[in-house]
Amino acid sequence: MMYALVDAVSMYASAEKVFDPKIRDKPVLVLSNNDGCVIAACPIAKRLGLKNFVPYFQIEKQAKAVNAVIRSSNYALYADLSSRMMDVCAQVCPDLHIYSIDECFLKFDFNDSLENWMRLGDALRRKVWKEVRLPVGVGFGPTPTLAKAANHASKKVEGFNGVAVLDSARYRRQILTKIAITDVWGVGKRLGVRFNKLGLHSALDLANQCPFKMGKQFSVVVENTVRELNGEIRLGWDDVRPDKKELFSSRSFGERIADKAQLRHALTMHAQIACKKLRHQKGRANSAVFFAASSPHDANGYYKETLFKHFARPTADTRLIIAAAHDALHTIYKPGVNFYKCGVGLLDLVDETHIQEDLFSSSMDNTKLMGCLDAINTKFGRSTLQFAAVGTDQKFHMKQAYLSPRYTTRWSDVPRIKC
DNA sequence: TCTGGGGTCCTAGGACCC
DNA sequence: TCTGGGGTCCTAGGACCC
Repeated sequence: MMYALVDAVSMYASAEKVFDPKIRDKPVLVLSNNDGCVIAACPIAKRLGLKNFVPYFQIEKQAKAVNAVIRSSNYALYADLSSRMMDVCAQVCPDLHIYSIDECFLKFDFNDSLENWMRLGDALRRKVWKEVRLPVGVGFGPTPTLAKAANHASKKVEGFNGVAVLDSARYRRQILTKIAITDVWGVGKRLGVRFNKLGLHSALDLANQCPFKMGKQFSVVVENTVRELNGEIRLGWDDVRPDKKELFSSRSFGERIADKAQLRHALTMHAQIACKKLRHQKGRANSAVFFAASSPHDANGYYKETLFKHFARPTADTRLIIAAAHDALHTIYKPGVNFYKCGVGLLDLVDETHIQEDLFSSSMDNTKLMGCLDAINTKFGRSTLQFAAVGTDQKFHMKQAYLSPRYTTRWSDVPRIKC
């Protein structure tokens, strides 16, 4: 049994380079929605000291000083390249779990030598580069957490060139010493500080702890991490990417909103998006939360209001969620507040096949209608059919000052070759 | 001049009930 | 005079990930 984790190197920044070879040897930064924070920095940019996850305006000068190329998020492009990358991985190993837009786990039901795993990883890297032009790293390990660690090592530990294998216990210990504890999957900044205080600094230090004690002192999550680092599988194949227990759609506005109707439009939009995600995982929600807030950075005080709503029966009907959102609006809207962000969360989700239907269900929750809505939007584009309540005069468009073309998903943006 | 992402899960602690 | 359990639900906030 062997797991592999394949992930794209600085996915968004690399994606920007695919159809724009002129910028391949330049530092590239990709900004979050509304051009707020840096969310991807290519390796060249990182070497120049440009950091991820900082507000762009704070490093704008620094970026300009090194002639960095700046791009707004182009999710249409990233999503399309991602699916091509996943297709290539699936050709190599059909037992695949997509973990995020730039990562997937592969599971192999056999054992092989270290050399053969290395060869396979190398072949996979070449294949993805050849067919999609995305650079990927590949890590192999007997548990998902070890595969993650191997993937990290493949890019960061001296002596590896994009592929690493953590199989035998002895070899595993050698590499885990070279991985910082905060680079272990599931260990962030805060836990890192607490571990450091206990004298734990490397991934190996963590692996050497008693799992039971760590579980008591920290959490089950930490306990599972320790066990996985020792080769004990705690994240079952179905748990690597289980169905979500909650689903959110939220976004900050390009410009502040004070108008009640605009807030209603935005909440309606998020209700639509969240419901679509919910139906995609074949789930139903028992409750929902609606919220709107001003910015914590605004001078005149932080305002946030949330409203929870329980449904009589679990639902995935956009109409019911929108109606609930409109009810909630009266509670969360406050005149005079400059709203910065709002959103909808669907909570307490259950699988649609595990629902006890009641006598009135057919009239209450029209699954067929929603299925039809999704089918049309999948076939003809995602905004083909919308609820009228999203409005026709939306004023909350995202800021996207540095957007690249949607090379692969829009006819007018298809790259042209000049002869 | 102004600008600060989006999503998910876990846990501690409060409120309430018997 | 002092003492006082156990369970459930809800929520805010912590923590992590990409």
